Amino acid sequence: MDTRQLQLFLHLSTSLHFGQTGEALHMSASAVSRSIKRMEEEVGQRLLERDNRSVRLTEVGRQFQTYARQSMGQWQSFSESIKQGAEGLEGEISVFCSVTAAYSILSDVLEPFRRRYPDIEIKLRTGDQADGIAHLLNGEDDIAIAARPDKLSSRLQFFTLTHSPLLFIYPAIHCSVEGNIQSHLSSGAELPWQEIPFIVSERGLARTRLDQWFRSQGIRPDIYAQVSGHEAIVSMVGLGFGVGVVPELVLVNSPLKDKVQVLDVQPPLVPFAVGMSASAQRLENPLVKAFWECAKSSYRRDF
Amino acid sequence: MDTRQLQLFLHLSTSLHFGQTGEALHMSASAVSRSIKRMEEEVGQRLLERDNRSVRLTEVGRQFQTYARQSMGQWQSFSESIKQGAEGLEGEISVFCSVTAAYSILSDVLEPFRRRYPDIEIKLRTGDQADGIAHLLNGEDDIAIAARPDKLSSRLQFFTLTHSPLLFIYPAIHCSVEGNIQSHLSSGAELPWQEIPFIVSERGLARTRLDQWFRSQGIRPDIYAQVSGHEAIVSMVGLGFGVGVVPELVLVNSPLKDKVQVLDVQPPLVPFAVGMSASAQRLENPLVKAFWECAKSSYRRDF
DNA sequence: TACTGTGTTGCGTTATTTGCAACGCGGCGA
DNA sequence: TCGCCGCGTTGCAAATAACGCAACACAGTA
Repeated sequence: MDTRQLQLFLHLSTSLHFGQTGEALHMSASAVSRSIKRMEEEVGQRLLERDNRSVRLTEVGRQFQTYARQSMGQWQSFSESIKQGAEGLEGEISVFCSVTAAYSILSDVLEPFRRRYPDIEIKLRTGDQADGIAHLLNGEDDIAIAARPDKLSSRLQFFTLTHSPLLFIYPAIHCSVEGNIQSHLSSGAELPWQEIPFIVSERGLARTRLDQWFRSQGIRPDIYAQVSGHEAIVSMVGLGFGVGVVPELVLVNSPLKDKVQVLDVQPPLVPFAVGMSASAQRLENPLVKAFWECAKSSYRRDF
Repeated sequence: MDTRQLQLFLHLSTSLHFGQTGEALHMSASAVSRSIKRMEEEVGQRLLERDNRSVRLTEVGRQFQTYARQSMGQWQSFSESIKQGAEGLEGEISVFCSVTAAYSILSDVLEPFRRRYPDIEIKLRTGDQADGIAHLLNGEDDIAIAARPDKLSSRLQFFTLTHSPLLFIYPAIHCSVEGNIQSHLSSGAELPWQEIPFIVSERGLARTRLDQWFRSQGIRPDIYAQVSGHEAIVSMVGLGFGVGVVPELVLVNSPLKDKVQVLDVQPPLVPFAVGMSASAQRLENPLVKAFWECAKSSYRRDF
């Protein structure tokens, strides 16, 4: 019976929805299901009465909820109490990430971190995801949220937080690009890759992967524009300028996601492993280390 | 931070000895070491100051000890509280095991079980370990602590609790058997197996294994006596009657362990997998199921 | 009747945990 | 002073446990 499981139960006991709880805790509904099952085995009684249409707490479940709240409360107050002990860490650390990461990933990490180390200031710098690793090596930032490079510098540590497939996207609005693609799709014909204008990353892993893909498919692409930052790609594609490639993470967090659609392309590009990275040297700094560990424990990676 | 880890920490914070704590919780010292390390990572501070000669709590460790006691207390009182809820299980289950198992294994299982289900009576029946499986199939007992047979009846469930090597033992006192063996050992000569009187199990897995071993080595043993119950073998060997084979578990729990010594024999016999077994049918009984689950969670198997 | 939404389950994969053995280090007796 | 012993830690291989995916079962809905 560990804190993570209690947290999961507490969330589920409120949401009463396996899928939602799973999403909130970055795991699949099946994992939630099994987790509850394990807890029920350990308790020896059913905590939630459930069928396909509804989930509700049993009486024991309600008691368990009380226990779980107490237990989590004690854990938190213990965490609080040792905070100001010995080393009441304070200072500043610098975190670099893309705008998308700041919205989707970092927010989950930051909340527990702030609760735990309220005196550590975080300097959050956003920019093109492709620059994250370089910033670490330059020493400009302490920690970066970035995609794991194919070969990682030995001076860097990396911890995967999630995976995100690289998706081809094309405009959803009516325009020449969209018309061209749709007509080929509906007739089942091969897409005329050479005629399609591409919006691609200026540099970075997405660009490398895409170039490799073009080569392996024997395609010489018509590069319409090179931009920095995946978010910009979604914008341009949404406006009908061409076809682009972005990580799914960027797409689902984009306000423009309804303006574009995903193109099913075979073979798919190899997915991004998105995580945090820091130089081994900087990790010796207790502040950086604290952030690192906190993120590790609060953000459960998926697979 | 789960209950098992807290329990481990609480034990260690009292014993201040990794090896002892490991033994008490059925794990190796290295596992204890890593477990503490993980907790320290999660807490973010050192809990125990330790070097090769001493282990002592840090200040944070003391606070953590308080937290751990509280937390475990809450868990226990929650367990108490739901006990009398819904199904205050009561009734009787019948457990069969050898005397050795009753001392060494069952005692660890029984204590938490009694705390949790005080109204379930346990009828404990001891006898030759070799009979355990048969008792289950006869329906004489609900659960048996026994060695896992080479082929397990499909009607039975088995859960391994620990492993125990099968050891050759010979008398430690001066006697003809001991003299014979020592003289060969000191001269480095092969042992004269045919001349050595053997005390063997009347039946059961130990007997089967030993017979196979004799065959594979091309030895026709001089069987001095066939006895039932491994404990009796230790007695007879200790008195100087001959050489016997017993699981290590029996040896270390025997009050006569100083009267015998282990003979290094190659190749060794394949170890016993000691665990609990029950018929699938009986496991549907909530009482039996409760015992089964309780034992599973309270007794951490080693490897 | 087909379809959608929801929790569960079989299966293969991945991550985590463990034991063993080797190591480093400090005390103790010869 | 040297070798030995006890104790905690670490590298490595192996086993366990947890996970995601996809398929499924079931009930409400269009």
